[in-house]
Amino acid sequence: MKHVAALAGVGIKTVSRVINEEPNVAPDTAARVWEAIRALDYHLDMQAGSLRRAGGRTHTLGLLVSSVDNPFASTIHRAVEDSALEHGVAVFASSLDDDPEREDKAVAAFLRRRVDGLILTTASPAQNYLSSTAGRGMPVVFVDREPASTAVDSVVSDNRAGAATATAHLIRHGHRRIALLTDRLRIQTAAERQRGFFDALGAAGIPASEVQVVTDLYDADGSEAALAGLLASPEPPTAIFSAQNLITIGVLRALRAAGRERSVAVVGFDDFPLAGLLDPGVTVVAQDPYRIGRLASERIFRRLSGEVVEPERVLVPTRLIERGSGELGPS
Amino acid sequence: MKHVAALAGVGIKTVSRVINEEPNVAPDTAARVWEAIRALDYHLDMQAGSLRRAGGRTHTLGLLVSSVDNPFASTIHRAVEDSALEHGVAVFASSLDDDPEREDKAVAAFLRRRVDGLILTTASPAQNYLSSTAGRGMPVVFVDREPASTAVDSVVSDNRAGAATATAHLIRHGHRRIALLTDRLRIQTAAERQRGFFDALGAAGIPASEVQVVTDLYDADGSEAALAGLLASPEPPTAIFSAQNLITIGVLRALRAAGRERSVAVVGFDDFPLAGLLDPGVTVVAQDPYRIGRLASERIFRRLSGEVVEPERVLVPTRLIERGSGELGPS
DNA sequence: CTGAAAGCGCTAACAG
DNA sequence: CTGTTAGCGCTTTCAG
Repeated sequence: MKHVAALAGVGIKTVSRVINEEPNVAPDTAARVWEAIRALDYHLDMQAGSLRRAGGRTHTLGLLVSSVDNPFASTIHRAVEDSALEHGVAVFASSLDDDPEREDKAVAAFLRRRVDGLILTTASPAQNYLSSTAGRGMPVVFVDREPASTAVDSVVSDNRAGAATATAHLIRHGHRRIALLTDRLRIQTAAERQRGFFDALGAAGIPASEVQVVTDLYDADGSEAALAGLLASPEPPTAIFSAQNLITIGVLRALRAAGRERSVAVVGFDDFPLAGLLDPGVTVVAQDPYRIGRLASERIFRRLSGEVVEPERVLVPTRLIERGSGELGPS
Repeated sequence: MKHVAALAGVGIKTVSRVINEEPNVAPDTAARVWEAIRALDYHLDMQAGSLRRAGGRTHTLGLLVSSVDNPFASTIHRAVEDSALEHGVAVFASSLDDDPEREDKAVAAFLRRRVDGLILTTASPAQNYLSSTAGRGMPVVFVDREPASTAVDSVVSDNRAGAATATAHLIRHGHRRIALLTDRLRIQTAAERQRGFFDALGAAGIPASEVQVVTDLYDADGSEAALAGLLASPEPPTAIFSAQNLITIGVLRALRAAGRERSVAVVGFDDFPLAGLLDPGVTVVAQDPYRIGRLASERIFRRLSGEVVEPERVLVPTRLIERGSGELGPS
């Protein structure tokens, strides 16, 4: 910048004014400065700037998700990026693999880089870093999962209602012997979905003794093996509610292997690509990850703009998509 | 940091030494400093540090891909992140939507943030920013697509050989009336795949007049419509080589709609989730995006560590996965 | 409209 | 083993 000022024959502050498009610069002075900038191929150093800038803003956001290559997470990522771009903000992304230790480390790494805000899918039972961030006035919004603490912003799918919808749909098609296949219940979304499952059973007067629940599933292989076991039992379920993406895939594989894909009904939580191309098409309760990401970053930017708002829990509705597998009756 | 030094009763430089784990600090001094750090919930400001640090390293990397929510790109992203984590480096990601203007802007945004290196899927015919980055000594590695300029690092799939393998596979199963469905040929990967297609035809002595080529396809809808047209023609193809992900999906939809999924062979370029669950399973030439991301970031870090290496073009092999659709004979 | 001076939080270089 | 000084590139403040 010094060099640009020298070449343009102006003071360093004038260069600063020009490049930041501040007012009070004569048009021809500005032109001379732009020319020098181009001639020297100069690029502003925002890092140095944020050192002195009021509020120390770095125009940077941190996004923490289960994994950047998970479709649900990467759609959130895209939404956050789109929103950030409108504000001239760049996005750091980090994968947590549902590991609380990794979460702490990743948050610390972002704190050291002085991000302006944090959007995150927490994996921890407790968010110790909240004191550091809150103390610094850094806005934090939780997505997909809610933290233990209550006075924070969060944007999550309506897991409980969605699961109830899925289960009620199966009941409406005549099923009673329904199996729930789900993740580790310490994960908040899994617990909510289980609650929704039982909500719908209760509303229909189906006793818990008639259904089967398998928990602690987290990948397709485990889920496939679990369902294979159920199918081989004396009283196999006539319908499955699979409470997560990968679990649904395992379910489909197990049904296919047993030749039962047209005789056992399936509704999955969370949509996935090609669900409609399978035979039968897979009925799902779809989430809206783009909307979740959008709402989360809009909230961050609202806080950054100085607006004082009460912490809020935003529930994003889910949508049942009927494709065939959920409309099969009990055999 | 000043405050930490005061609280611990040491000089500011000692705090710097402790937090950066530099040698030559007495154990009990270090302990006192750590305690103060914890008490004040202090987090180092890396931005300020990089201002003075030798080489001005920010421990930050920029990743530019078509879109962060594209599965191929997000697998690369994950690989880069894993590699970066080992080096204590954070990753900025940005989506380009194959828009050259957006590419320029995104690179400029990363330059302003002084990233240590850039990994990118270029969409531009020319990379004007290369002079800025190279001049600054910033390492750049291209992935998936190669730039116009030659003296740069790149890591790409062996598109030509992969396409030839796919085509030869169809020929081996008795097909001659094969259709190529592909993207805009100005995209370098599409052009390479078309070359591979003709390589295999040439090797088998099949004249170009026997095959059909449809280009400028970029989404599933367009591809579905295009194939519907071909199937309705007097001499429909007996086999399809679909040169890209979304195009393959359109192909599958068109075949399904026409009830031809068991009579027309298909090989797709690029694997996708659930390809094995469809009926018939979809034979593909799979790429290895994780490996591409790994190799690219390892090259960045090798350059950052000061190693001087010749710019190199790394070709990552593809792999044919037979699942059924590619093994159907001509009817 | 323009510029000079101070200082953001840190690390390099050097002195003790 | 420890502390002092200077200065990274910028923005703020204030004086012309």
